[in-house]
Amino acid sequence: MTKILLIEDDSSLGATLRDRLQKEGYEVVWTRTVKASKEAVDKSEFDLYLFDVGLPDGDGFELAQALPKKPFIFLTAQGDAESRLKGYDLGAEEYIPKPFHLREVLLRIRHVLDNHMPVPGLEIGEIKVNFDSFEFYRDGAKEPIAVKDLLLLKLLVTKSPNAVTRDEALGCIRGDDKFPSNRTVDNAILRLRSALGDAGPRIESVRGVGYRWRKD
Amino acid sequence: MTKILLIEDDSSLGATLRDRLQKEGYEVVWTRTVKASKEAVDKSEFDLYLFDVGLPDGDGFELAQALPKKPFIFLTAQGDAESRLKGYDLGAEEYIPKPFHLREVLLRIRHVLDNHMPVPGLEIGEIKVNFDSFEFYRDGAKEPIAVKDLLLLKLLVTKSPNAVTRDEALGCIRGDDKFPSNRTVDNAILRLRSALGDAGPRIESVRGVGYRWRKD
DNA sequence: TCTCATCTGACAAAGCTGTGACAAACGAGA
DNA sequence: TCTCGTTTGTCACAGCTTTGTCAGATGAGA
Repeated sequence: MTKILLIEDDSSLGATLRDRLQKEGYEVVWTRTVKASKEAVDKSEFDLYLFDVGLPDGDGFELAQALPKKPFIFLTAQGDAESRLKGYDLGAEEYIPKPFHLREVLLRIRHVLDNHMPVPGLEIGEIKVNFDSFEFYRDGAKEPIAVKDLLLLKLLVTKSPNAVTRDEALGCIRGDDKFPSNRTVDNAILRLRSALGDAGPRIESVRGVGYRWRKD
Repeated sequence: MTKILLIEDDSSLGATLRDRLQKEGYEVVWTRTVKASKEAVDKSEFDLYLFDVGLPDGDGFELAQALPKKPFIFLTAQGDAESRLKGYDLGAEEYIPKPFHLREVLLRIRHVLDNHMPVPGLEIGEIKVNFDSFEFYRDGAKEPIAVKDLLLLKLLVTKSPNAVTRDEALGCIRGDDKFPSNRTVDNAILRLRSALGDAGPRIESVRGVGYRWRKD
């Protein structure tokens, strides 16, 4: 489930946002201080941060840099051009000045998530892949797989529907410094296809270019 | 080149934006009215619209719905929550309230383009081509095609309405170092025409010169 | 030394491209 | 309009390049 860290010190606004977000199906953790937010990110990983800039024990701009890199949205009373620019400079995806409609926030969140959702893992028929834990399951049974092969699979899936060139694939598997033979990539693809079983043909070769993951 | 349609009736602001955008390497067409904007999109295709909401002969919200669907950014003095929401509802990618820094606009433009450009494909009537995934669709059905043939199609379309000489075509398909027979180009054209089906005749031969893509 | 992952080379299979032959279309001159 | 030389359309197929597959070599750690 998509997990949002909501950082807002105003009780009324915070509660409203939290409730609404939960109603939309997001998992929400609500913190009110810089300190609490840092603790929260230690405990679990989030997909998106929703920030108030002005916090009792520090400001959101600094906090944004301290947290693990995830897309974040600023939510703030300081709607002037300088603040917005500062927010975007820090990498904010959106900067929503108060007052705002809840609906606007939801739209923006969906927009950001659409563009930034990390690859949460694959689930194709009897195959399950977790790119974070590097585990590969078929019919519920864990199968051994090389980490590098998994990285290649991840690259293919994230780039999909675009093709991944052989060079990219090679760079993903090896460091960019080595130049092993062409068979190296083929072998990785071969192992992946075989590991994927029925879903193997989803890795399509693009002659003269590389490979492409076909979604269904 | 990335093409931006700038719609802004304020002369001073419009000129500033246009100059700055051009300096950044974008191709800019600047219009001041709803009418002129509609004419502009008839003449050529844009990658992004940059809108003032308040225009002398209509409002940007309506115009946004009338233009061919492309990502667009609203640029407006009406920075209140209702207007923003309306803008986003219409599908605006960004809503930048005045006053703003030029740099902020540039950042947002780049942001939007980064997220929306990854399909630098062609869409010509019933034909769809994606040059990142190297896929070719006719009437929604995927058809196999050689990458080199795709490159030639791209060349033809981008050069249109100008003709592409046989030599250019050859250089596009092969490396410039080889000099195969004339039939090579013919074959590529043949395959393309056949792949294009009904749209095949859009590749016109220009006797003694080469070929030309005819837009409709 | 053993183990494991990775790389390499050999060969097979698949797919693309160039070639030549011939037909059709075109354009210039007669 | 007709003729003829040239250019382009079309086709089949041979040859070549790329990719699939595999087995054995290599090399770094345990």
